[in-house]
Amino acid sequence: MAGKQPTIYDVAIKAGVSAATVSRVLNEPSRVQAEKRKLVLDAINELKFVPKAEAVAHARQQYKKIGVIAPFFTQPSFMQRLRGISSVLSGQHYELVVYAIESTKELEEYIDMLTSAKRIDGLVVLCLNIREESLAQLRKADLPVCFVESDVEGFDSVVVENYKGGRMAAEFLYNKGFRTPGFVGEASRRAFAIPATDFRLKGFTDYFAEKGITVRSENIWMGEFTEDKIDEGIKKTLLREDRPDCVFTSSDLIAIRLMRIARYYSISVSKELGLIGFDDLDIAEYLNLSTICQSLDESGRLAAEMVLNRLKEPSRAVCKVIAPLKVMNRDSTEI
Amino acid sequence: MAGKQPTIYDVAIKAGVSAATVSRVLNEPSRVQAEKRKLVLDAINELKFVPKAEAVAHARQQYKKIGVIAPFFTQPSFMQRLRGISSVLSGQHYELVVYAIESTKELEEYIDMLTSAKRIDGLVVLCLNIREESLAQLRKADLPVCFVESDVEGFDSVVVENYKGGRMAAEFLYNKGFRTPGFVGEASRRAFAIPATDFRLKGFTDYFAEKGITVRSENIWMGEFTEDKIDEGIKKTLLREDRPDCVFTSSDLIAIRLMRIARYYSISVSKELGLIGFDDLDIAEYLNLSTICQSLDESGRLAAEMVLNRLKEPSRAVCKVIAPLKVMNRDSTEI
DNA sequence: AAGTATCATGAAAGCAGTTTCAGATTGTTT
DNA sequence: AAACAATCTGAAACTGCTTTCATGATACTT
Repeated sequence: MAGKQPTIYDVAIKAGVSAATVSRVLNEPSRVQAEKRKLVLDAINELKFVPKAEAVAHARQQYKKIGVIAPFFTQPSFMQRLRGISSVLSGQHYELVVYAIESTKELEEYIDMLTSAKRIDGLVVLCLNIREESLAQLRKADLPVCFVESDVEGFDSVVVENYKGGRMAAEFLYNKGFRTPGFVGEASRRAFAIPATDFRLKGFTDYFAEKGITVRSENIWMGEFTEDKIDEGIKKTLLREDRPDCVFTSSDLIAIRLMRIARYYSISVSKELGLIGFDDLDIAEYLNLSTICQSLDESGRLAAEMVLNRLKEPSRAVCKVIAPLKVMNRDSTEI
Repeated sequence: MAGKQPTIYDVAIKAGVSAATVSRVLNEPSRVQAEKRKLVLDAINELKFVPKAEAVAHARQQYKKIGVIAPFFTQPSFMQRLRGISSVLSGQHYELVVYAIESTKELEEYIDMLTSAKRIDGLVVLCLNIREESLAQLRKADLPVCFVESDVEGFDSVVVENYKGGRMAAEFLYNKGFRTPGFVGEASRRAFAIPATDFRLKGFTDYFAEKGITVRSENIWMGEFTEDKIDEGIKKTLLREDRPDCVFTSSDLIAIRLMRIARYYSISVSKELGLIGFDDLDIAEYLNLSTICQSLDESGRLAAEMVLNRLKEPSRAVCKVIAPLKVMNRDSTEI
């Protein structure tokens, strides 16, 4: 007996009742007579018995775990969303399991595993583009899933209106008086990631087009998201006689790099060059960077809540929540 | 049969063998005759059978899960460590379960849960101060644990030499010619978190003391980590006639806030004020902030590896790894 | 050819709980 | 007092896979 952890049977024997009764005391105390209940409780205390979570999960077929599957998180924006998710789950005593994926192959392996080898109660998919084949697996699996950033037919989702975000940035710059817009963004380098950048750019150019302004192609740069490439793109955009008078970047991270390069070349952001980013990372505020806030924490929170809700009520209507977008007006766009 | 997922028994029946044989085909194929093996494999394919992970875990008493317990991650530095941990685990097909804790009570509840209700194979503890009582539970639980930032007797750990880091910052500033040092740091607001700041400050003042320089108390500010309080501290330090000629901050995040405030008051960081942070967050490079790099990714990776190693070889000697510290020399300290 | 070692395999016993079902007890109604 | 309902409780089945053990069938010695 020494060393071994006590089981529900040990408790049952000690209390002189059946295992079923012990289980009831643990889960539905009211269904057990007060005297027996006390007997059981005493035995539990004496043996220091604690039910093994895995066994409970196995028997109940319920795991109290929510998975989050996301591109390998180099980007702070994922982390900020994760934080939102975590805050909801820990309140509800759910575990948060993180699957960081780095390739399409990995993505599909994970989906395969998660749908067949039942491990989790629900899933949040962050910013991933999933092929129809894998989607079919998810549909069949009757696993509550919530997509963030992608809007997939038949699934709950938290939608980020990237197109609209692009328009908002354009409108904001236009109203501030800027008339020669530029854009720097990361090309969605991976097939499995959502091409948010493209949508943002489209919204941006469309708005200006409506105002009769063409975003000239030499003022648009999209490239791989590596430090070198991005810096190159930024320089190509800034270091010209006829450079734009304002720039919209597809993420705050790029905007920050731009700020740094601009400073190096003594181009004053705000005085000589308007700058607006996208995300509203924590640091954007520190840096006084205007940006489109996409409520990262909030969107994570929403996604987690939607998964939990569907768990409680599986047949509820599919539900799309639109993450609020907001222009954060800071110094980087003050002329 | 429709809808229901196939079990190992369905496969066994279809292949005309016992469940044990199916299990062997899955785990030790060589122990099953080629013909039967083929039969089983065919049945598996036809039924699209995949073993349920939870059931396997239950039977094997092995979960392929590593837990990470950390203070609620508002700080990017936790995220960066998490990334390191994740990269190791996903390579080894371990799941990463995140427990974000927000109070001492929660911390102790989690430890209670993790040690009694077996759920994970190993645990990484990030930057947490655990009371002796809970430590005793961990010791008894024969659960591989690795501490990061705290160095606990009898456990593996990745040690961050906060004192030395403080000295390094001091030495670096001294060698650059700064002679009136200041310090801004966050007071370790929570009992359950490691008072890293205090150690860094101690190292910092000690070094200068050895050089005959006293870090004057009005140039040292430590306070709660809220935007307001930190900003107040920064302003108290900077906006004086006799302000320091350089500042060491206990984290990059504070350094970034300081940069912003300095800019607002037209104090040129680097020309008029040397600045060095601590952490080397991704953004430190973007911002050209000198800092003490504590290899966040790397320390996460190390911790994960240590847990995995101990899992393989439980009786190996307790092992302390010192996370490398490195001065990152960037513009913020160039005069 | 007898004796022994090796191998493949299935039955059954784990893992540690929950849940169903039916019987026993108690309480309430007529 | 009989009939019926409600409440407790335990036995047994269930979750789905692994692993031990015993057995029968080969292969290898001597």
